[in-house]
Amino acid sequence: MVTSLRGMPDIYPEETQQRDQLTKIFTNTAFLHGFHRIETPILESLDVFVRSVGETSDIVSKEMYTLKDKGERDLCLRPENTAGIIRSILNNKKSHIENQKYFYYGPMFRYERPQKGRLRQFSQLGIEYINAKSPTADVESIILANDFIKNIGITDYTLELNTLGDEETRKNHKKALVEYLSKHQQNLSKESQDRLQKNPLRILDSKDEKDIEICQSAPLLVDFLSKSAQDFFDRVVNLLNELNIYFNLNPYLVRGLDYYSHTIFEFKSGDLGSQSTFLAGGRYDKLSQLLGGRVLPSVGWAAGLERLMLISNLKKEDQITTLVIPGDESLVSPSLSLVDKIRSRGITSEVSPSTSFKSGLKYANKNQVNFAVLLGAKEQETNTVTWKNLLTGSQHTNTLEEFIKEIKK
RNA sequence: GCGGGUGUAGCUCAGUUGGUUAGAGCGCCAGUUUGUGGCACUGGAGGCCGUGGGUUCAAACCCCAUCACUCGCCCCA
Repeated sequence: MVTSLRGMPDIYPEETQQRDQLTKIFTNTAFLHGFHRIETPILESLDVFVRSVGETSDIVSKEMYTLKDKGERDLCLRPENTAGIIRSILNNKKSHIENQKYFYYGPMFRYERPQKGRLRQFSQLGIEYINAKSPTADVESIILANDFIKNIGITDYTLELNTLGDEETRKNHKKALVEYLSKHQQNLSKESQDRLQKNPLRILDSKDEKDIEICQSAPLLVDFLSKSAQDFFDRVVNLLNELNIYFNLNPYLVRGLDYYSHTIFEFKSGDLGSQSTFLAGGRYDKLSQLLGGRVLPSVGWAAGLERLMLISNLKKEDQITTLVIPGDESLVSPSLSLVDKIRSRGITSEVSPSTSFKSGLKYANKNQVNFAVLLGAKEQETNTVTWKNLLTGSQHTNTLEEFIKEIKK
């Protein structure tokens, strides 16, 4: 038998309903904050991510779905959306516009071993606040995240916050860090010894016990913050405090994508196993330059839809549904007209697949229809409908208008 | 990429030290007289025991491989 690919599940209505509800709430929340939806291609040039996310990052070095097209161009399925959106802003000559607010949702791809809350094709939803240099933008992004999280019924979570500073900050810190870690090189884990060359900052985020111990007394980036980077972060922290948004300062927090600078944050939940982060983001002032554009200070975040599904608490949306059951073949056509009339009132209506009240009612019951409409010869003659409330079992015969009035109660 | 666990009916799972026609519950289909669902009762359909190889007189059961799912590691949303 032909099967689906690993980590690429088929999604049926039991889940699509909840997914749609989540994206609907996300859309509404983002609209309330003045954000508008952007859509960029799923397939991009490999370069978009190699240059932005970083060649040494795990995402690019081992998790990309790459392919060649018929013109031998190197392409890949997008592992995230931020780089694609900035690429788009540059291509479409929109870099001069300040304070652009976008949101998106859609499929992303990473070639990883699937596990709880992690798939190869997964959905992310996120926002980008582009060409926004004020620290207020960082705070607004976090507020939007917070609102969204609350709106989907997640109550048990923490927000971790850190700053990566500006380039000057990181240059100085990196120097001190490499100096310090080199002294302990032989005690570092194998991975971290590798990282020492490629991306020493990541060692601070290691889960290896020895690494953690060594990092305890490693020079912290916070101590190297330039005046302007410090001021910027102070403004973010103060605003969050003034707004009573609770967060933990975590000086060890780093991100897996190379393009971040200044503010970074992660929302975490304890209910996701090892994949505790369900929403994460930060500021990425230099990303557009990596893609060959002008400076475009921006901030944004992304959340994993599947992870949100595991921890969200959505109320079921109830809506009225009706099923019209023709009593015999000759009543199929009148039934089709009847459902059309009911639908035109904005009420979901189906025609029973069979022309017997018995099997029609069974179908209605199975598909959780609220009201069955029995259209028999009698009703047809008297221009009425017999309708049954399937929850209570009560049954009445009325005109169509009376029926609709009744069920809308 | 690395490690652990699990693959038997649509679903959840039994299946004895290897031994005849592989079971249950739920679900599905049909029936239990009137133009009527849910509940109950009765009956029925449905399995290459994940796939391929091997050991054996004999394999769902033992061995090897492979695939899938799952939980961790790494990493990430």
